[in-house]
This record gives sequence, C-alpha cells and structure tokens, in this order.
Amino acid sequence: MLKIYNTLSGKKEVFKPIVEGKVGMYVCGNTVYDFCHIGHARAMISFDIISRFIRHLGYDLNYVRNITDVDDKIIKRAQENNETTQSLTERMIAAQQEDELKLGNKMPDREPKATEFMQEIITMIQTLVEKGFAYQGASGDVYYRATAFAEYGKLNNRKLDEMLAGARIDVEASKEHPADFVLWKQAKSGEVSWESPWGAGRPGWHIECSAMSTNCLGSHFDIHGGGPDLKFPHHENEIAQSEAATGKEYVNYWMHCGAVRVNNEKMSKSLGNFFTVRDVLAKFNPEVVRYLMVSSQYRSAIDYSDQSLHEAKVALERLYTALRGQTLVSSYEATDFTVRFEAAMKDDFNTAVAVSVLFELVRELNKAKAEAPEKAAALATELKSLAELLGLLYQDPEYFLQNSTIVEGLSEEAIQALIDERTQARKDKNFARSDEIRDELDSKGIELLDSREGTTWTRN
RNA sequence: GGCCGGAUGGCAGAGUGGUCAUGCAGCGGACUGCAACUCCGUUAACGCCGGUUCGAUUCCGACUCCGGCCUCCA
Repeated sequence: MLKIYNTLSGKKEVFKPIVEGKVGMYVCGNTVYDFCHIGHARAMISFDIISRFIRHLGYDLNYVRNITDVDDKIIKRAQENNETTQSLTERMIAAQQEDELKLGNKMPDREPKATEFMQEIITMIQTLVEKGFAYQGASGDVYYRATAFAEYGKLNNRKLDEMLAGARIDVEASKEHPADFVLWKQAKSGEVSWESPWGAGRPGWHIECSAMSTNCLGSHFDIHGGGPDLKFPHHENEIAQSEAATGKEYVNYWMHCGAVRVNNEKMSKSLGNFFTVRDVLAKFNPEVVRYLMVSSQYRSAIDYSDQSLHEAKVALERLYTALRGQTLVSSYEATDFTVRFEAAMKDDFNTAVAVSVLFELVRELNKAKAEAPEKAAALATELKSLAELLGLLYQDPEYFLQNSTIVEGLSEEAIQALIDERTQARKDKNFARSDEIRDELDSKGIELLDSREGTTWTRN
C-alpha cells in the first residue's frame, strides 16, 4: 500500500490511481535559460526516484515533464547573448540532459516543450474566455479572472480577499483584480511571437503547463509534482485554469519536494546563491550528489555545503566498499531487508529510511564475506538491486572508490607505479620506504588499502 | 500580517505513546609490519512551559526560535 503526502490535503494519503494499474504523472520542469543548479537537481532526482518506485510497484506509469522554452527570462538572456531564443534553449536543453544523465536519472517518458503546444495553449485560453474565466485587458494582454474561480487558493489555503489585503504586487492597470494573471502576453517588437486571436504574442507561464499536462495525460490525472517554490502561484493557477477550462477535477495528488539551502537560505536564482550541477561535478563524482539528495526524505529541506557533500561521499564509500570484489548472482531470495526497504519507500518514498536499511544489509554482507561467501554474494546482489531503485551503486566499485572526488594530480599510472614500488619494498621488509610512499600518496589525497589480495587505493 | 513546514545525541538524518534508526565523529577491543577496510562492544538526543496518560521525544495547547511561500524561481 503506497502512501503519498498530498499538498492539497496536507496529509499522507493512500495512493489510488484513477485507472487501476496505471499512473499519469506530470512534473514541472525547468525554464531553459541557464544551467541547472543543485535545486533543480533535487527536484529532478526526487521525481526520478518516485517514478522508479511507482514502476517497481507494477504500475504502468506515464511520466511527463515539460520544458519551458519561451519566457521573459529566455528572451532577455538571448538578447544579452545576441543569439536567438531557440539557439539558447537548444543549448540549455542539451546541457540539462547531459547533467541529468550524469546524475543517474532516467529520462521522463515525454518532455513536451511549450513552443510545441501553442495551438493547444491558444485553444485553452479561448475556452477560458468563452466561459468567462478570462478577459483581454486594455493593454491587450489576456488575463485569468481569479475571482471567477470559486476555489481559487485551495492548494495554498489562501483566500482572494486576504491576498488583496497583503498584495505587494504592483497592480497592473489593465487587471481587474491583483490576483489575476497573464494567459497571453502581447509581443514587443522583435520578440519571438505566435499569432493568436488576441494578436501576436506568447503564453503566460502558467497556461502552458495546464495545456501540456491535460493534452498529454487527460483532463484529470493522478500526480502532479514540482519544486517547493511552484506551489504558489504556479500550481494554484494551474488548478484554476485547468478546472475552469475542462470543468473537471484536475489532479488527485500534488507533490512538492523540499528546498536545497545554502547557509540556511534557499538556493535560488534570484538570491544568486546557487551552485550549478556543473560546479559540483567538477569536484565530486555525480553519484555523491545523488546520494546527498537520497539521504534525506524528498520533502525535507536539505543543506548544501562542501561538508555535506563530503559526508555523502564517505557514506557512499562504505556502500561501495562492501561491494568491492563481490561477485553477483543471477538470482537470490529476497530477505527482510527488501521487505523493510520497500516498506520505507511505500511510506511516502522515505529514502532516508530505505538507505539506512542498505547500511544494515551492508553490515550483514561484510560479516558473511569470510564465513559464508555464497550468502555474501546473494546479499551483494540484493544490495545492488535495492540501490538501483534509488539510482545508486550503478558504477564499478573500484572505479567509484578511485574517482569519488575529482582532483587534478597524480595519474592512475603514476599511482600504480608507486604502489608497485611499495609492494616490492614491503616484500623486502623495507618498511621505512613503504611508509614513505604511503605518506607521499596520502599528502596527495590518495589513500592506500592493503589486503591479502593486494593494495588498492581511494581518493580522499 | 496570512498560509505552510520544522526544532532529535558533537554533526547529518529517520522514527516511535513504554525495548534498535542509520551514516560520520568519539571511546574500548579484535584484525593489521604501519595504516585503512571490516567486525564486536560502547558513550550520547529528543527547543521551552503546561495538559491528557500508569507512562510522552512521540498526542493536545501556549511560547520561543528557524525556514519556505505570499514577486520570476525546482
């Protein structure tokens, strides 16, 4: 029995799909005007794991995640770069995909782009206008009439009149109500635009998601997810648009992941305190980033720092060390570890508990190595297969341990040459030289590990 | 001001009405030429004040503090 925390109700609920055995999930993707930062990575990884586990439970999942490829910031950035919006967005989409594959994500089933859904967007706006949920203001822009939707605010527990009182927004003159938001925006000269009944222009941010999600998954679907900062106004507006246009309930389960923080502040573009995925991958193996995300539950805020990355690296090394040298078997009997792992995941995807089960499995595995190699092989296989649900432990253990951090320095050949020299010194009982080599490598961040089978190394 | 979330051992991070989280660090031991890995044992926590209860870190209420959203933002 899968339980999901639903933002709409503020509670964990038993998950029940609309059509038995099938799940439709839409996740808000990125606006592609810049490289992904760690906050984006958190959302992408969270929903990747959620999608993996939903499939693992046997559901036929359709996972759709959009790409916002037309927007004010894209236009502005393209102008600054003196390039077309299309060339900018194409570059950023390629970069995003590259980052994401490095982080170990599986790509969504479908990644619709806003620019590919112009007709659907226009049609939806027309419907809203016809039904009285939208109007064209004096500026020519088309707005959603928030006051016409009685349930406006239901996702965020807000009331329209209270929002008016606390509104800090500069109210645009052509809006009837401060909470009204743009559906269609008139193009300024030189801006990329599409023809519409209201003139050449481009869609507002929220309408594209309503149009893409309902066209890809139907008017009513199971799960809608996104980052914590999309709850309001984006998702509130999506509900208002979609339910007004289709006359049906829009989404059953709303899911939002937690923020990534830096120095106790949210990482965000507007604060400028963000680190890109590329920044981090220059220093750490990508799986370290993934482990950091997985080590806490997807809804909790996560603190990002060199220290938290380092701790993630050390923890991951323990998992990989257990797998080192282990042969895997073609089939194994699932133990209680699998039962407990799955139980944790079924409880609103509690990856923190699931990971703790992996560590308990590792202790059992390490114990079995000497006494019961067959049991160890079975446990190692079980570990790999559970970790795969989190997208972890997919690398060769030796490779990971040697490359958990990325540093300029000694080449593998140089390290091996020193190890060979040291092995000979040890054979000759020349421990002074042996220790000298250990210290020399240690000072360069290389740690040596002696065992009966020989000497291996790890980067610190 | 409104809405939402949080406060757990040295750090990170789960969870539970009464016996274990887990990882790192610490301490004692085994193993080891040294070191590491690994194993065994071990120390240590539930913001504050009330209430409910035989018993609360866990439920309820007040308080304090922190974060998020209310403006583009995963």
